[in-house]
Amino acid sequence: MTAPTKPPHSHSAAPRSDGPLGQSLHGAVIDWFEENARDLPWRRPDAGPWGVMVSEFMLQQTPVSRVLPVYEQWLARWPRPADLAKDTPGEAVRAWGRLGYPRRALRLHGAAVAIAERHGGDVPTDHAQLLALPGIGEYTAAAVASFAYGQRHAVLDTNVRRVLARAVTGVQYPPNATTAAERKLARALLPEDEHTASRWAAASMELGALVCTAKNEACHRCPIAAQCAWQLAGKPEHEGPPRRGQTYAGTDRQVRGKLLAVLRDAHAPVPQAALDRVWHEPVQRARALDGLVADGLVEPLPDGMYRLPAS
DNA sequence: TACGCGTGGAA
DNA sequence: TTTCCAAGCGT
Repeated sequence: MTAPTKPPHSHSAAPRSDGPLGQSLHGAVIDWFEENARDLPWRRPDAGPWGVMVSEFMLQQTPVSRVLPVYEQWLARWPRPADLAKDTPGEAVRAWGRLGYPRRALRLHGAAVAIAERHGGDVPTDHAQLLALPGIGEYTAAAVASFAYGQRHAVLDTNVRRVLARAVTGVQYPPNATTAAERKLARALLPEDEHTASRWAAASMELGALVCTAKNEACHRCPIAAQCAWQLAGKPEHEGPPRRGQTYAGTDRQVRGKLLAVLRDAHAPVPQAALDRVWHEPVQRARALDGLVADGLVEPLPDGMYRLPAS
């Protein structure tokens, strides 16, 4: 990546009516962001709302470094929602490659169809309309509204949750699932001014991604270390039950991944025997394939062959 | 609310 | 090698 983006406006002129705690954080974090923000393609002015939306789908649980090349290919191939809507869901799944969670590709295709049919081909600006699209939940609706349209929303992703847990609550990690208390805190900290609020959303997220990381946090580079409740408390370690880990080897997910990889790489329908080769245990193999069909990721043909969905 | 859902890189 | 983690969503 090249030089960081420099937004044209400064936060300092914006009026604020939020509390003193927020005021002491916003300026420092936004200033830090203006100096240290990564130059990511979906942050460039020419990315547009569709580019922002595509990036948000891809970034759901997938690191930036792996999203970058697929994002570029995707936008080059389908520069507008209507372009994707005209193609098959199977092509979306194929182009998704190995980003993981391929149901996201299906949902992004479904969202493009809905945008073409219901919104005149333009990504909706309204939070509720965004939320109604497949694959868009609370976080993504707020992120698109904020990043693409500059609106004022609490954008509460895993990075922001961790920053608030440490800086405000004084604990090492947020709860496993987002709580009402976290939402309330995020709303309370949201700058009153719309432009400042959208900058704060991006800046606090970037701070969590680059400095206030889950492991090996870089407090010496943190613009709010002096005010951080966790730092001031001596950085106590997480107490309580271990945070939920993800097992993978031997699960249906692994089998599904192997099955779908065969179909992604094949550009013609595949016989059952080719799928049988990916996993030795027939019961689990059948269950995984049934699940893929049920999810709409695989289409069984009348002749016993399988392919990615053509419709 | 808790769980299922992919993948690969880093420690 | 194993474990943990990465801009969540839908049920």
